[in-house]
Amino acid sequence: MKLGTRARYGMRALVDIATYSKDEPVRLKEIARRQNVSLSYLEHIVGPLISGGILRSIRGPGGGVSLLRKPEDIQLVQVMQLLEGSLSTTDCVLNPEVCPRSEQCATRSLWAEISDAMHEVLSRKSLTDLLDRNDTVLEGSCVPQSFRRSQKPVSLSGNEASGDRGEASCG
Amino acid sequence: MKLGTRARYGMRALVDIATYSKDEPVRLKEIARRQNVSLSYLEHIVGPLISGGILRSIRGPGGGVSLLRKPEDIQLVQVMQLLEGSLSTTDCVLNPEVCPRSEQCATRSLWAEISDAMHEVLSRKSLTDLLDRNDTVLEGSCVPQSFRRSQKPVSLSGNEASGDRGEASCG
DNA sequence: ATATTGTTGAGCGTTTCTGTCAACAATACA
DNA sequence: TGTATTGTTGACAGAAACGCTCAACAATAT
Repeated sequence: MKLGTRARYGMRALVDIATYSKDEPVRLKEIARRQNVSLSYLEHIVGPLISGGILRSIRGPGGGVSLLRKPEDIQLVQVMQLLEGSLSTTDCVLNPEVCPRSEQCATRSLWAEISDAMHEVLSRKSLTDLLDRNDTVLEGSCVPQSFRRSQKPVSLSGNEASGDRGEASCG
Repeated sequence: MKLGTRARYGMRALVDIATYSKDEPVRLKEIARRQNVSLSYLEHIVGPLISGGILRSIRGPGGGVSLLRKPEDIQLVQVMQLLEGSLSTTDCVLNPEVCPRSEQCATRSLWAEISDAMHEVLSRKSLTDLLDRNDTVLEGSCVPQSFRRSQKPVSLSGNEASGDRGEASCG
C-alpha cells in the first residue's frame, strides 16, 4: 500500500507552487530543482494536474505553472485522484459488476471501508492544510529509495547519471 | 493504492478456514479449490499467517490449517500486516530517519494521516466481522483480472494451465 | 515404507513503475 | 520574422514488483 512517486512528487510540487507562485507562474525547471526531481519526469506528473483543472500553464518565456484556484479551494482528494487514479483498494469497490460475487462477498465491504477511510481524510483537506506548517525550507530533500535498499548500488561503469543529483524523494 | 492478491486471497482464505474448520483442520488444497486460487500460490500466502501466529498447521494425512485463536480474537490489522507488510503509505511515516526532511515535511503528516485512517479501520475489526454476513457461498468467484484486460489472452500453444480454472479472484 | 500434507526457496513471465529522450506547440521579445 | 524559451505529448527503456509455478524437502499418519 505504498504511494508511488507521482503522488509524492506531485503533492510536493503543488506545495512548491503555492509557496513560490505569488503572482507570477513558476517554471517547472525551478520546481524540479527545488524538489530534486528530474524536469522530464515532473512534466509528466504535472500533466494530469493541468488537464484536471488544478493548474494553469503558460508557455514561452516568463511562462510556467500556477494554481487555478486558491489553495483553500483545492481539495486534496481531487489532487490524489488525478495523480494516483482511483483511491479504491480493489476494482470491485467502485465497479461491483467486475465481480459476480460482489453482492455476497465477505471481504468486499472491508476493502470498501478502507477505501472510504482514505477518501474521507483527503476530502476533509485542502492544499491550505499543507501550507500551514512553517517549512518554507523546501530546498534539499530525501535520500532516494534506491540509496536505502542495497548497501552499494555499485554504479556500474561509473555512471552517476541519477546519482549526481544525490537526493530526491521520500515524503 | 490497489491491494495485491496476497491481501485479497489471504483474507478470503481466513474466512474460508473460519467457515469450514469446525474442529478439524482444513486442507490447503480444499481452500485453493473453493477460493479458486492455485495451491502453489496459496501456500506462499498462508505461510506468513502461520509464522505470524494466526494459523496453526498440521502436516501429513488429515492435516491442514486451522485458526489458532477464536475469530473474535483475530485482529484484521495484524492479518493485513502479515499479508501486505506495513500499512504505511510511505517509508518515512514509520521511519522518519530515512528522510532528513521528515521533521519539516509538508506532506509527511498527510501520508501519516492516511496511513492512520486505514490502520484505525482495521484495528476496530476482527475476523468475526467478516463472518457475520450470511454468505456461506464461498464457492465460485470472480473473473480474474487478466481476463478483463485484453480481449483474448490467446493462450499460446493451447496451454490452459491457469485458464482452465476459469475464474479466481477479485474481492 | 508409503502416501499425504505442509514448508521453503529458486525462478520465470508479465506488468507496472520510474524516468529519459525527442519531436512538437505556443509564447515573448528583439 | 526569427529565435529563444517554456510547456506538451508520445515513444520507449531499464528496473522493480507482482503473480505464479516448480521442485526439493520435512513431518506426520497409516
